[in-house]
Amino acid sequence: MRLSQTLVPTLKENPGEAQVVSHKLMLRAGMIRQLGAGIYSWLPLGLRVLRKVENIVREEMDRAGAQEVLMPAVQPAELWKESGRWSQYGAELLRFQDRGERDFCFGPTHEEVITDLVRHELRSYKQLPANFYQIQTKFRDEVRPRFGMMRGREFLMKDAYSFDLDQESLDNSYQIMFQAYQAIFRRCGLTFRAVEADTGAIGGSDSHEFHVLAGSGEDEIASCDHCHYAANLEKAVPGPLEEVALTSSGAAMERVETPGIRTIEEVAGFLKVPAHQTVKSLVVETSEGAAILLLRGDHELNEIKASHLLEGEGFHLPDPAAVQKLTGVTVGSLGPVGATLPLIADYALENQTDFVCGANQEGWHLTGVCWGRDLPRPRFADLRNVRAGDRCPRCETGHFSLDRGVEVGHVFKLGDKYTRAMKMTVLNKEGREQTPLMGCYGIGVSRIVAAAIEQNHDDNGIVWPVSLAPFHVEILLVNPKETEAMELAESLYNRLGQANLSTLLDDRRERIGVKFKDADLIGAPLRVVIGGRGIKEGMVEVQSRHDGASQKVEIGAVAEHLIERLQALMAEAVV
RNA sequence: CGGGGUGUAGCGCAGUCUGGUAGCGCAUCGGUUUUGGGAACCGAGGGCCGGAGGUUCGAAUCCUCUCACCCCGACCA
Repeated sequence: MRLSQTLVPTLKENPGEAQVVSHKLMLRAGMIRQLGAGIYSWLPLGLRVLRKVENIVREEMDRAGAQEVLMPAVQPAELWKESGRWSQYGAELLRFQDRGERDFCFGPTHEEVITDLVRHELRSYKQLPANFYQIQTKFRDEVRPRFGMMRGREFLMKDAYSFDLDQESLDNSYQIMFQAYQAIFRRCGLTFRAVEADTGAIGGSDSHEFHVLAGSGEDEIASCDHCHYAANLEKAVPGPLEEVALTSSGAAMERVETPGIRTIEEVAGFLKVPAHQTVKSLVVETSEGAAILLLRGDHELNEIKASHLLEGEGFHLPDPAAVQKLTGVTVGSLGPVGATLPLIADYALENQTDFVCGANQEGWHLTGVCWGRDLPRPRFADLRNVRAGDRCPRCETGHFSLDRGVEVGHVFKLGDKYTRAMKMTVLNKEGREQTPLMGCYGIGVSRIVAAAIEQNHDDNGIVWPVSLAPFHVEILLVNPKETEAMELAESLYNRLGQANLSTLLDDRRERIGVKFKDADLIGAPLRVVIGGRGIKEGMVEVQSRHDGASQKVEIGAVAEHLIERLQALMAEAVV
């Protein structure tokens, strides 16, 4: 491709609206342009990368035995009413009507459509297992789109749906997808981690998320430094505490005056006890009522875990005024002793003794509190977020480290949620109708482009992994007016094309400095500089975007040299 | 949805407090000289100052309403 004939509007300055590296660089390299909040156009350069990702995904899905289809983006409301999600799915579902005032939505996901398709077309167990996928534009009316392609409203997604006769077969389909996903992200040159995830409202037994590690990621993931256990913070379970259980001093519970003391830090500081010897009491509420959750002072509540424990919908932490109304005490002095609401305590408090907590009276706390003596032992449960350094629950040897990640893939076992709701059955060996089990598997194709940049850039621009690079090689013509150099560039360009290397020829009438800067932004792995001094010596210069190293190569040998270098880079990437 | 911020040339911004016919840098177009890391000089074009209404002799500037975008939070198959 010739840069002089291609729209690659690079920017010198960072656009004001961009916060994260990938967004800035995608705009600056002329890959995308924003149309509205969370809505973008892909320009030629960006589209080439998007297609690269798409093709890797397609190849691996095909290899894994999935069949590609393409379903409608616009879906009738009837299907969503049938599954029950028309009312469940909130404002994130973009709804509209056609001229006949019939309700439709722009598909944020396609469980209903695929289930509808398959219930008409699959009749026999002999047709299972089956797995269908598509690469489709989705729309989710996110409450807050942000970070460019990382969290857009319109985005490109690969979604796949498997259908199996029984659990064992579903487990197998899931496993196949899990492995295909690993192959996909590996081929994209990404550093990623597969983590156990919360299944969310959709339910089901198993779920894994695939995260690309990056500081700008929106999710926090905990991974064991010893075994393979890794989980989204939402779900990560702490192993047994390593701190020695406190042995009771035998001292009696005591009421102490703590004027104006509210937070755990203030309590610990005022009473000169470590934060882990305090207990914090948090009031939570659902449609079924309120409860008090107890956590060690230095631990943090995991709201997702807590919401799973409580009956009812609409889990939330009431504001301080509401808490006072529910308990009669101000937030800072709340405590479990004599509390009227049901108590649930975190496992970390099971062996706790002599702790400090609120006295349920403004300005007073209790010290030396012990379970069984000063108040009945409450129900214990896992309520907290794990922390870096906590012991792993699986191997009980390793410890957690926490990383931020960008979720680029998610695999679920759905079970019969949709097949049952939408009455999909096939005849089994006995000739009876049986409801198949579903799995669903998503990959954020456009998000991968952003995630790859988050992981592969430097101060000057993008440093593409070979497999995703829009071009393998960029040829920089120092001066297009030099006919000898121009001819040389042309013949090299053609030669590389024949060898199936994609090449960008910067034949613009720009100064070489401009070309260097743009080449850095665009980030092709290899770069050839033709013209100026070298050409008189019969040499051109080959540079690596990755480490900036450059070397002179004889003109006659450049093509072979580049081809070899590229092959080496690709081989390296496969490892 | 709550809180905060910003809308002025293609991009990045100043001007708004204190009302008086709109400016800087980059980019664009023409010319000259340059030519290995975002060139220099000369000249030119480009704005209903997000939109509507109001106050005023006069509004980018003050008031009211509205729209869009960005950030924090809540939310998130």
